[in-house]
Amino acid sequence: METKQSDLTRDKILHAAFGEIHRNGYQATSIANILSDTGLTKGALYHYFPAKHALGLAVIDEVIQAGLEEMVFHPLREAEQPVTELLDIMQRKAEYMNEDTIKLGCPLNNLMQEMSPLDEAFKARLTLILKAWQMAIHNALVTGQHQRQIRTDVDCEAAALFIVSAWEGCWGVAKNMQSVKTFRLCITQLQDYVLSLGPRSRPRNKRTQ
Amino acid sequence: METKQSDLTRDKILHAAFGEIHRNGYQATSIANILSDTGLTKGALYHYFPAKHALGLAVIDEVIQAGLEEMVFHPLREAEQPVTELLDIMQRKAEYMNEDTIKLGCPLNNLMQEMSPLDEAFKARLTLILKAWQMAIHNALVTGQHQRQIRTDVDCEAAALFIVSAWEGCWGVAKNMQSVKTFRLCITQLQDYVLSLGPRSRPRNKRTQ
DNA sequence: TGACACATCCATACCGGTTGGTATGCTCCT
DNA sequence: AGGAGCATACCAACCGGTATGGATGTGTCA
Repeated sequence: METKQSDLTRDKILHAAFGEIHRNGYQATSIANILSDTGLTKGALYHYFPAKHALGLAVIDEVIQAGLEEMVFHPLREAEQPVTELLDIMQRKAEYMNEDTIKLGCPLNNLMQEMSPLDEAFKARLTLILKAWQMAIHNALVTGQHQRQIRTDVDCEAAALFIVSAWEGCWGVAKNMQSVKTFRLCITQLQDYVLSLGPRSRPRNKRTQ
Repeated sequence: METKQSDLTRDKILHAAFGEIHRNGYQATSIANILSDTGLTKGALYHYFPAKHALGLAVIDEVIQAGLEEMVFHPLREAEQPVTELLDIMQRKAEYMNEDTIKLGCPLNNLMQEMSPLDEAFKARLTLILKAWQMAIHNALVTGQHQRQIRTDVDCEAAALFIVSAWEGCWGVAKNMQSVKTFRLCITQLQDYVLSLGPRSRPRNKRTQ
């Protein structure tokens, strides 16, 4: 099988690094903490990763991006009614959010805010994820237009950008307030915004065209 | 006058600290850099601030909060048509934003994302500012309701929360993209959202009543 | 099947540089 | 004379990174 011992060790380091970065940010994450979390030593870490920087990039690629792919990109791509799926994704996130997850915030957003101005390699990878996200929503909205869930005069590209931005903003503000209730209230407003892109801004009547 | 030499030195340290924190974040800001920026030495810094932590809190109180007070809270409070003023504030920010300011992001948001989960004193102060901001917009929207610029069925508290969140989100995403154009596009969407709270969702006709 | 060579995996010890913070003392101004 | 304002020197703790070596597996050939 592929789950050799060596891959297991690498994964342990990778996920411990993700946890530490999620809690403290990349710069404030110390190699020593990652190692004490895993019970490993420097020999192991520097066997799999040439430097802290490479470890950070691997966390982005193999943990953050992979997670988003599974929880957002893939469902959005496969859904028959992607706009409904988009609202559902928000709903699911709002429901399953708890005190701990809200406190640490969105891993992608955390890294963006910290590292984008400081490191080009980080910024490039994070921007790629962000654009993939925007594109996923963009496609969902365009499909929604064909399905008459979204008005044809809506600028889907701009709307997708705004949805991603507001999503991250909601999470960021709720993180600071450390309040799940705030997050849910904020996401509800975002869902209302998406609904306002529908054929009638009042969700009551079904169609105009 | 009040501008004694000692106050000048303190201010120099304070603003240098703000700049370094804005660029690198609080944790990654080194005392040594602040000092080399100002040409001062540790004796000066630790004469005015007992520790790095206290310096960070002073930056929040005396630079960040004061700046927001001047650029947002005060104009919103004094405006005769606060909803129009809110749109104008967004417009002004969008217009005056440049490559450098976009790259570093919103100082308030930066500190929130980094420090809220880590330090209670930071979090408390930042939350206070955030709530003041939300309240300022809340009041603006309620006044807007009286002036028939905002529909009476709008939940002004939730809308204010969402506006603040989306505002920070726009700045955050644009910061990552390092694109002024992205910021402006995003802010335009936010302005549209505010307009959608008006009596007619289509912004074309000026007034309904 | 057994023996040897060699790469993989990881622990230990160590290093120079940087960190925030302190103790001390000089220089002014009051 | 004495305190405010600030410079200098110094410190222990911690940082990311490296060099070394031992254990374990793995492929090769007799």
